[in-house]
Amino acid sequence: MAKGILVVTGPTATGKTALGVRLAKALDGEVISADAMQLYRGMVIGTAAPTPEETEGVPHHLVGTVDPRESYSVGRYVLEASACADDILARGRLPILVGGTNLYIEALLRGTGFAAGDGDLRKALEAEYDALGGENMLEKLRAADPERAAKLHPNDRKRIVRALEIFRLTGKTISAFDEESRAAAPRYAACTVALSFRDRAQLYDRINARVDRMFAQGLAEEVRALLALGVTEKDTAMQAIGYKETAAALRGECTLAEAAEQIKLASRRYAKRQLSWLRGKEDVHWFLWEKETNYQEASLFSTRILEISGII
RNA sequence: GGCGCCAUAGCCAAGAGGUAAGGCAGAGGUCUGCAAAACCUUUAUCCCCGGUCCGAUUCCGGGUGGCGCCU
Repeated sequence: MAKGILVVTGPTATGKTALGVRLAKALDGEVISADAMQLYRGMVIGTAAPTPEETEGVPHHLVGTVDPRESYSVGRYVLEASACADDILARGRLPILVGGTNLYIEALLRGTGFAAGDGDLRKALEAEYDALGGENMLEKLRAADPERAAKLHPNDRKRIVRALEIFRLTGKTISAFDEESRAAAPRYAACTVALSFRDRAQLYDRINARVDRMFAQGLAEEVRALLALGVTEKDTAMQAIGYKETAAALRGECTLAEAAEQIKLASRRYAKRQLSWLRGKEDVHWFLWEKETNYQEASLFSTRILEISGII
């Protein structure tokens, strides 16, 4: 009986999905997706979401469960994913968290509670930021939460606004919330395996090839269908790499070939950011693909460290 | 063969007689309710040779390479 969670993360296009399925079968587990975009319904080609064939019968949670016109949040993810994890654990199986959205993974594992947001207040603060400028807003934040203000750059509109929003809404600073949740014991015991390639060029080749495959599989049609549904540029779902660029091409702003190049570029940069998030975290166990390695080895490696961690 | 123009980082590109903007790509990083997002940091001694000058990458001459035009 499992006493914790196995996490499979790493940059895009490193085989997380396939390894997740393999591990679930080997370890009597179920997969919980940790992907901020696979969550949306109707976005399977561009997010490389697991298809029914790919899941090979392994239950996958939180894939395609959200309307793409809706906007999601980390807070909601923590709620939904922890409900899934608790249920899987209660049934005596192993929850396997698979995905590259590391913010979601960390928040879930830590059990971070998020102060509820307020759309109107946020809009007002954003307007204020645009009118007054970053320096002035940061100054305002400094008055309320000097600690947080010291860490933010004046151009970081998103975070300055959120910090101010939390303070006005709750009367408590984001630093205080931060401290509380960091002090608390993690919600789940977890063992993290991160997949990547020993050679960066190899990772980039995989990404580029995958983008070409997505177009061959009908990415343009998928995007067209979303637009027909009424999904707009403003929706979070349309911020997904592959979708925003394709939508621009469909609008005639560029050719599909140019969109494909943009998507490759954006994906490579995304992978780089994922790498930099993970790099340096001590509790991450890296499995680096090389020419000779295969899924069986990755699977054995993961199982091994899972045993060592005492989770199974 | 003649004339003209150009030669600056991986690419595009600005520029001054005193030691070279910017953009893109690349690399590194931050991350507590949009995170496949947002934000930050970072990269040259200016084609070669000679000359003028206190000092040239910037001026002059030659070479080489590219582009255009002419016979």
